[in-house]
Amino acid sequence: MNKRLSAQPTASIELLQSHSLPSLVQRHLENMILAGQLIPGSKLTEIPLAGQLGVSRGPVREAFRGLEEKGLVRVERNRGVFVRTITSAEADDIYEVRQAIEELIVRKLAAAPDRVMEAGLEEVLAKAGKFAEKGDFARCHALNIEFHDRLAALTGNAALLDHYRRLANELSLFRHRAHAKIRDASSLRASVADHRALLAAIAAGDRRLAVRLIREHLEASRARLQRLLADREDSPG
Amino acid sequence: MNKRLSAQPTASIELLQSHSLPSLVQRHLENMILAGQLIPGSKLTEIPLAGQLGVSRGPVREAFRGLEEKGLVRVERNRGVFVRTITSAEADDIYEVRQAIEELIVRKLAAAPDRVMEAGLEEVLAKAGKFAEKGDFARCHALNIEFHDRLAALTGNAALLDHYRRLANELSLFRHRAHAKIRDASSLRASVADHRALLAAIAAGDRRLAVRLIREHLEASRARLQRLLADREDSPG
DNA sequence: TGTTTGTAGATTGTCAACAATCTGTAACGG
DNA sequence: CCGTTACAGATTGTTGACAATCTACAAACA
Repeated sequence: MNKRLSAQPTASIELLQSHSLPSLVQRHLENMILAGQLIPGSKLTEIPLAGQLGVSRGPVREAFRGLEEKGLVRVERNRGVFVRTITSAEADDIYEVRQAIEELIVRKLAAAPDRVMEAGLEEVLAKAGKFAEKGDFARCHALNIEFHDRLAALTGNAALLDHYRRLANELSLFRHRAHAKIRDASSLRASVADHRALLAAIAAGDRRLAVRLIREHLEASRARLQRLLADREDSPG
Repeated sequence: MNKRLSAQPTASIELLQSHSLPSLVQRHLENMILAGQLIPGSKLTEIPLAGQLGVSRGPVREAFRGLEEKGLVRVERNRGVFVRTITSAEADDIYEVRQAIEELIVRKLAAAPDRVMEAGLEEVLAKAGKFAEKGDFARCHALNIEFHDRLAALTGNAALLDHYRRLANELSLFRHRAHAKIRDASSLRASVADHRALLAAIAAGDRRLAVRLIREHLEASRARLQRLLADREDSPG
């Protein structure tokens, strides 16, 4: 009963009434994985995990099942579950699908720019730009991810948002490998600039341009990441 | 210990060594749902289900978690799990995403038609055509679905296949509502014809045409399904 | 010395029992 | 007569215990 899921004991009661224990555990692990606090390939053992979270093994196992279906962990029978590792080839595959999805997102938004303008995305980009100037890698990166997520959400298509998020999560899993040591601030500024141009194109309702921009943005992002990773593997010091 | 997962007791042992009980239960339920034997909206109660399958409630609960993440069931805390019902609006959303995915599939295949030619897809279409003539709705429909699935698999992109299957499954969930009573044989023949034309375009490496064909095919399929469902709701006799 | 076998500990897979919650029904009061 | 409350049965949520499996280390043998 030492470390529980929530810091405030009173709030956790309310949470327990709406969300089941397994879903809380799942969200917790998901956050840990996506934040890079659980590195790909590392093993998740039930008993210590259950102890840490103050629950029994049942909910933990159920959370594992959900995470497996989300592609965040890999379950090996009688051996355990491991944070999923994504190879460069897999990342390329995922990027390819994501490109198709994001093109759809951008096409939809450019067709109805009104909502996008009211969503306060300029603010997100402005903050991201500030953090980039300050060299605050983590916060800027988080805002860049939020920008894409907000775009997906603005389409109003739940299935689209769902699939986008899964792809984005898997890629963030891959990204941790590259970012573990190297944090390229210039690439972040490039991303913010790309986002600005993209948002302008959407706001102008220029579908053609917006699609071209998102395509180039993702391709550049993909290439940058792959190169970064290749460099790391060459000199793993 | 009456009804177990497999008919052959010897084979089930081997299966149990590679696949865990939860994954077997999950696959079983998934098949039941996709086959339409479990109607959307119907409740899945743990105890009878566990009894039927000869397992305890634990594995069943774990299977539920996986199915929920796959979008096949909906879990309501302290109330139970239900086969997911998909509204017309949701189906439209899913179709929109699927269209983007299938366009990517077709684009990739048209860029490398060699593999597609060797996959024996003509055979699938030929069989589907025969069943359509005979009025064997179920078998023809299954082959039409297999055709799309094989196309997705032929891209060699696992992520792409994954996302395609999820979309296809959710739509098949929706389709059951429409097909429950009405089985339009003519639409099946139309689908087979569409598939033939699409395959020819891919084999010829005509990317433009292939993309146009798949787009029209899906749009026609979507409109047909929605109309069918609207008719049913008007005259629910 | 290198390989194999055996064993102890740890970990996962499964189960059955207990606690909490919900649903439907019947009694009660306005 | 209608709405509210109390209760019983059923169902879900959670847990701890037992069985099966794996892993790592050590002893025996070639």
